[in-house]
Amino acid sequence: MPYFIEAILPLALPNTFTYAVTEAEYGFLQQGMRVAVPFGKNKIYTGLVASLHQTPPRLYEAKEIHHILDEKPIVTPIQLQHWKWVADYYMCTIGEVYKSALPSGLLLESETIITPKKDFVAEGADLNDEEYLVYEALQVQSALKIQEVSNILNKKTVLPVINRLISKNAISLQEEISEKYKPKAIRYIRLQEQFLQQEQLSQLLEVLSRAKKQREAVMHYFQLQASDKKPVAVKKLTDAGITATVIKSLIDKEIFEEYYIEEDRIQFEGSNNAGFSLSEKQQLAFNSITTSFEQHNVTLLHGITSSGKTEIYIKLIEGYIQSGKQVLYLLPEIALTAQLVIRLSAYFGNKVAVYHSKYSNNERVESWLQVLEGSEKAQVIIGARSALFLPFNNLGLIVIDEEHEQSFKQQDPAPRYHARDAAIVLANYHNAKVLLGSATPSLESYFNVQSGKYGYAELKERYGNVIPPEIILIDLKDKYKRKQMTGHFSDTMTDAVAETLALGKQVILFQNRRGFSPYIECMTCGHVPQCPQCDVSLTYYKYKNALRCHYCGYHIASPTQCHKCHSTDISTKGFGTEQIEQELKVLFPEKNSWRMDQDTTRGRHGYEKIIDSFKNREIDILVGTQMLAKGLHFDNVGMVGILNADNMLYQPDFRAFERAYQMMVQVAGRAGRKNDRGRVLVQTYNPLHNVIRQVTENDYEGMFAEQVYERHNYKYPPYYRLIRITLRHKDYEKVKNAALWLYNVLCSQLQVPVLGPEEPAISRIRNEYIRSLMVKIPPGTGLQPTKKAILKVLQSLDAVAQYKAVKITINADPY
DNA sequence: AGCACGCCGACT
DNA sequence: GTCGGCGTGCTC
Repeated sequence: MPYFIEAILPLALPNTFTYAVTEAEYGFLQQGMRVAVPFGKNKIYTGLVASLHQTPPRLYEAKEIHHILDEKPIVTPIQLQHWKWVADYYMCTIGEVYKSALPSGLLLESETIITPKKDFVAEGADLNDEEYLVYEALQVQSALKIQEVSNILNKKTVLPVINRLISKNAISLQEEISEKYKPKAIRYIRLQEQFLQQEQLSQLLEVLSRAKKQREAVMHYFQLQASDKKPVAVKKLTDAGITATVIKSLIDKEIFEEYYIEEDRIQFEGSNNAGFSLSEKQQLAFNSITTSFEQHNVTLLHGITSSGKTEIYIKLIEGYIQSGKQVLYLLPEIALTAQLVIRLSAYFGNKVAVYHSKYSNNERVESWLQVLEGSEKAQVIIGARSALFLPFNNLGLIVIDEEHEQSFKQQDPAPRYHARDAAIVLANYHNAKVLLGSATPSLESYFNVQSGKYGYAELKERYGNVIPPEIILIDLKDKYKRKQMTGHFSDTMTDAVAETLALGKQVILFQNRRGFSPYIECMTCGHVPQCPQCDVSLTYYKYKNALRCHYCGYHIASPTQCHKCHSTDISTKGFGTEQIEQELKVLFPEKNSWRMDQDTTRGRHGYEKIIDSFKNREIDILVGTQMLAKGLHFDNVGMVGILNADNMLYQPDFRAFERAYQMMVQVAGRAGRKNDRGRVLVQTYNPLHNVIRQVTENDYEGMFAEQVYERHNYKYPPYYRLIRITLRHKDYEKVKNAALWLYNVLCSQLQVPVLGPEEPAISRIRNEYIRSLMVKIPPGTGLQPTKKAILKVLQSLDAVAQYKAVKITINADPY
């Protein structure tokens, strides 16, 4: 009787793959274990066992698995079910979900290793120069990777050389798959057993009387052991000034012996319970959440900025972990985890674990395994969207903070999932509750509240008498007419900044565009430098004196004269954070201003450094992009300035107004503190615009009503569901035709509206032309059947020879 | 997706 | 004459 498994491979292929296993393996293997399997000509992948069966494939011979990587499953049945849902809903393969769900430390890929054959002699084998170089390198290193061979020969195509060496019997190839995860081990020492008795010990000290250093080391060891009553780590001795050589010779003399204990890489120290109690309003909100959970699985907490939502989350989480449940806390931005970990571990001690993509491989594997075991140390998980894929087995609650943030939706590699929506599905599988929190809920969530699908709780009062900020509108048209502008600052704005600083408070300025200016223009011929690979103008960076493309990274030195007409009269157009920072240096030369955007927050701690120095008041004025709007708390900010509200309002996106509202309210929320009313200054050409008015009046309901009305009229979410199909190819005509073909077929096959084919605002990126189509699914129309039909149409597109090279991406619920 | 295979233009 | 460009087909 043959035995088989179905394995999921981390690839964008629609099917699972069948592999043959032995009877013993069949008995041992379970769903959710990893297996190393050969795939294609000479590659080994980490497959995941999806099922076991005994039906031989009919059209091909199943390969045998290479070996088994786990002793017990590392992926739970619920996860597999959830992955399946993600793959179906977001229209990608389960392999893609698997690939992004598993930490890369658990997802190994093979590497081809070249080793020399022992009995080969170079003499008389007539190797050419390249072959000899490889042979020689192998005498020194005894194993090479393909990449290394390529470096040695200084060219890309090395396979012919390798093949010739194989045929000459000089080398052989192996596929190596190495476990990347290594538990961190701490080195300890202890006295060999025979010295544990008193007399031997005195003897020992006698023996060492002439080796002063070694004697000292042994004495010190005793001290440590007596005081700590714990195993003695080698590091403790070296810290005390005992050298590694001394320890080594003691080990060599068999006086000490060394041993290792695995240690957790991540440890949060925390005094358990820095007890606090909720304010009256917070308690009310807390109560309405718990009541709401009796009827609804999902509840939205609509709490204005600085109303103390986090305290409510903490109280809620406490209840769940007391009953032994796991809690997942999702944040929109990795950079926010640091602040939150401090707050939560002060309360829950080392029950808090973190998980996000900036964590090292090993750290992520560790958290994964802890969650899988249901370890005490990972009862509360804080993470960005990928933490959703951890192997929970007893999940009780998911908190999604800043629920409206668009970064919860994964944009680029598939699966293009929305963490909020996927979390709600996951919670259902676990019978867990979901709490969404935001000061400016997404229209989707608030809509679900109104229709009774979600529960609702609100917190409409700032914590501890913080008065909501005063919002002042500045009419730019008027200011320019009256010549009251200095650069991009109106006199009102400059005065307010000066006043705030004079009071010893800090200022935040918001400009949603990085760089110095979005483009430069020749004042003689009107030429605007463009990216040669993308259909965008190049952003000017004054500091680096460069022009840069935000889409492909292309950059050139900033021209001194126009490339077209050689005029030297070049002017910058528009403005970004860098320019504002420059202007500040002139306006407030003795104040310390700093800039926070993607360009200054590179690196693992770039962001935290800026935040910390702002908190420590080393920075007086912080200029930043939308990064500033994401749930940061500062307690000395006297005013917030929005330099140009208009560029947010006029984006070609049906969500532009909602976003502009959210962004402005969020940024405004950074102003003010206890007993001190903050000020928010908004510069705009449209002071009468509805969204601006809604921001000043803090009228979420008004914004919601107006936007929802528009969405209804123009057939957009939350009424209609959207699926965007994007086509890319370097041949302009080819994409254009393929998009038209696709449009026609979709229209004839689907009974729903299809928009397009549309040339997006940026119609070419990295030399690929882009077209997009939008399928709109009306309320009440089945999602699954429509998606199935779309996939079928795309398959038939793939069957058209001239179009199959066109790259296609599908984005369900684009955000 | 990756990767091998296969066919065609630009140079050591 | 090879190197490396890309189009094509396949992966249990």
